[in-house]
Amino acid sequence: MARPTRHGPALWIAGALRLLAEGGPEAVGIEALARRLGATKGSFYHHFDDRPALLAALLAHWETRAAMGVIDRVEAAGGSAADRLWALMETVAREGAASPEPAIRLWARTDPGARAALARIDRARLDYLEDLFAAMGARGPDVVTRTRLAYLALIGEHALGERPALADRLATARRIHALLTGPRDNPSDFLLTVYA
Amino acid sequence: MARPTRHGPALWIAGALRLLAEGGPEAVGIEALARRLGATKGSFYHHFDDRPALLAALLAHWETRAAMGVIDRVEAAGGSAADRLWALMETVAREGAASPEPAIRLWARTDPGARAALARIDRARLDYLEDLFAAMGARGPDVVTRTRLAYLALIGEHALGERPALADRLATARRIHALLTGPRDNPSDFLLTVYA
DNA sequence: ATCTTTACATACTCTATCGTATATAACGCC
DNA sequence: GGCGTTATATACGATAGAGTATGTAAAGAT
Repeated sequence: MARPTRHGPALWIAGALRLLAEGGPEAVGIEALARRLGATKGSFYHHFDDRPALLAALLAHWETRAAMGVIDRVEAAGGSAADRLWALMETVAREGAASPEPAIRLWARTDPGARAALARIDRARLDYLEDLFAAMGARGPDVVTRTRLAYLALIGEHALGERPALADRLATARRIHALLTGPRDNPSDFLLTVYA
Repeated sequence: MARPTRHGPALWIAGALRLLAEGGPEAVGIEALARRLGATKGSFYHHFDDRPALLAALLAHWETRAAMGVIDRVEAAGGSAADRLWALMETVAREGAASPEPAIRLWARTDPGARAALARIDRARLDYLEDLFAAMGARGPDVVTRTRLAYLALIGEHALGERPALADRLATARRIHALLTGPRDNPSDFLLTVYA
């Protein structure tokens, strides 16, 4: 194993992700990051061209591993569509308030690269959720409705700072899951095959 | 009316709110703000002690007017509990992606003052939503469940950047409203008096 | 009308941080 | 065990932005 004093780009990106999650892209400073990692600027500029290069690598890393990886893991775990939705909700509920996603959403308001990456992620996740609800038997506009509600709730979970204890969060999330997968107020046009 | 070249603190706060919404607290710079307002630093330092003073005023303004004002306006408009919930959802859906709230949520991760203000706002809005759902006939843990789901969706709406056209957003929001106020999967313990 | 107060502008200092230049240390290999 | 390559450290400009000092302009009072 490599000695801990030798940093690869991965360590810089991991540290930058934490800074990003806490204070947005402005908080990702080379010197602040070096201080936190116990390294120096010189090391950084050996691995990256400049600060924009770090931010670009950060974004690419988040898009492929952090964001898409969640769907991949849920998909690999298998189970019914309702199970998969629950796995998604549970992952987010457990994640705590350390997600960099709110910072990236804010970043996307001004940075075109971040906006593009985020749009791809949103599209992929919404598509995935639509498939799940369609597999559960939802039809027509109801698919979009439930997909959007579920996704808004997942995003909101990331954004919400103060949160109750994990056990309470999970219990509430479980009931939210039931509500999202349950019948609608006009049950005649939506018969759900939950837990099929 | 005062001449347009004379700025009061209110104008500085309004401009700062826009910068905050776009780029977080780090983006609220005195010089950037002065440039945008067509004023100079000298004017700023006449109205505020320093940058922290501006940020504090900004936070106080958001807490009282922007955040609580929404509930007050909805409450003043009246109507049934379901009507009021819809008024809330419609307000947020119309607001576009210019809300400073995501930036404040991110800010709250590091700044104690922002965290305290946000906690008060969250508490007040959750309490208000609980009252609404209770008035609609929800009972027991279902009140908390629906409240949390509704609030997560409202927060998510703020955070989500790319959004469909207003008409589509409103149509989907209307169906989400129906879903939130509709019966649950076990209707026996929750008979809803929607649109009462 | 002048005088006081309020409001705005300009010029400067100081500090932080990016980026660079350059020096030193560890590692891989033959 | 020397030697190139890779990785880390330090010292230095350059720039941007916070805060200050000080000057000027507009209102209102008497």
